[in-house]
Amino acid sequence: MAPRRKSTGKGTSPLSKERVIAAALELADEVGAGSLTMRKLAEKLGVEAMSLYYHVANKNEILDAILDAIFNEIELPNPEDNWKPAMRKRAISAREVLLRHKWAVSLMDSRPNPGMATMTHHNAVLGTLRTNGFSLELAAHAFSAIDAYIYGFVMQEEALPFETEEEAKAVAEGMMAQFPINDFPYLGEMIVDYALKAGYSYNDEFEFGLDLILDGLERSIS
Amino acid sequence: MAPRRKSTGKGTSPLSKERVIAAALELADEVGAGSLTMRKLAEKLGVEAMSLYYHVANKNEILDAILDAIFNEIELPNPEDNWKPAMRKRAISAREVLLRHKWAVSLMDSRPNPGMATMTHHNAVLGTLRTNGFSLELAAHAFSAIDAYIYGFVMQEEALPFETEEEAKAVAEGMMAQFPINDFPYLGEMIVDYALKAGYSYNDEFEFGLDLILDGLERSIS
DNA sequence: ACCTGAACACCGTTCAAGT
DNA sequence: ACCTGAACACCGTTCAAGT
Repeated sequence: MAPRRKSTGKGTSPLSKERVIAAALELADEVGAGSLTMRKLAEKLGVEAMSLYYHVANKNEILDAILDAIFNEIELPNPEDNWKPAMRKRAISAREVLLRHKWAVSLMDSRPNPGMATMTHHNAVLGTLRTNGFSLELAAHAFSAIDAYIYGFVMQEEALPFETEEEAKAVAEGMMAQFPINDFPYLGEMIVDYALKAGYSYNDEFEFGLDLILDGLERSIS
Repeated sequence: MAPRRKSTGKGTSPLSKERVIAAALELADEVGAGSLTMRKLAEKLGVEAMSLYYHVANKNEILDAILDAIFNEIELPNPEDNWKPAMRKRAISAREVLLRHKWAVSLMDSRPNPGMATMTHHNAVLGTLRTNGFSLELAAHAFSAIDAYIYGFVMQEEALPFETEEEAKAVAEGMMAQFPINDFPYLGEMIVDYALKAGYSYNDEFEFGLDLILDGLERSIS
């Protein structure tokens, strides 16, 4: 008889689209996008899987929504910022966000439905370039080049199957054991003499390529 | 009594790992990696799904193999080539290959098990850089930057939900209808005044960013 | 040696039914 | 208005069994 009906276990009472999406984002962080299932998501919310369909159309809507939500975490530039440091800061922030949500990159290349946050992000980036004197054409080139680099870099970074130095060593040895090392001398020296050495840093690697692009753009506009 | 036992419908007689992989690659091209299932693959081979497990350990082995196979299609540079045109040619070839096999990029960020073809490719690219005077460190930077750019660019290109100009127009209108256009003025002008205009070319866009990186690298070594 | 039927533990989704 | 049970058409994989 009271409005607060049978509390469904854990969460605050009735479900809503917002709560479904928020839980989906958490679940993706925990288990990855590939293992995000409607049944697991429902369980996390103390509900049966079919209940979700009352609040969202289908799983695709959920995936679109959590991908869009990621863009809210990226530090946006202001149009009046100096473009170069602004682009640099935003690129670094974007990489951090993508590394924090390892499932995001893989969703990106399959979901062509940008949401509010995605469009706000793109608009802010383009705005900063335009108010800094970039032509429409050059702004397109810049946006395309920088973002391709960010997503591609994180993709490669995540595909590497190790995070610590010991893991790296083990993997490299496994790889080298599988094939005669002499067949791949250049790859071998790169792994043994460079990547495995102390001091190798993904951050430095990322910023080197980023600055290559930003410096190139700077030359293009002057 | 004859060695040629009951022909299994279509294919040449007994199955083999090679035939399974080849069929998987064809199937992926037809239906995408997401829809590549053991059952469909078996059907294509005129066999039951369980038979596949006699020849491969599991589906992951198949995915690793077809991804590796892609690298055989990329035009490799020779170590004695001049690095800049060689890197340019190879990057353009890699993009073509990835566009030909649209499922490849999505596999890349989830399969950290390089095969023979992948390692041969990496070795050739690194070799060309090293014999052209790149230090180990700079070769790593160059390889990382160029390949991040290639994969990221293709990823973005594939995520765009249109191939023809009419499709582009329809999608853009749908996007703009969903949200008040005035909220995203810079994004709006980019789509309406630039991307939708005749003459916009992904090829040009790709090569602009690629040359930005290659020119930057050239300056780095001198 | 090579293939398969039956089975298991999963999926996303629909729909009629419950409160 | 909101949730669910039962069901459908799928998955990948195992294992004992067939030839």
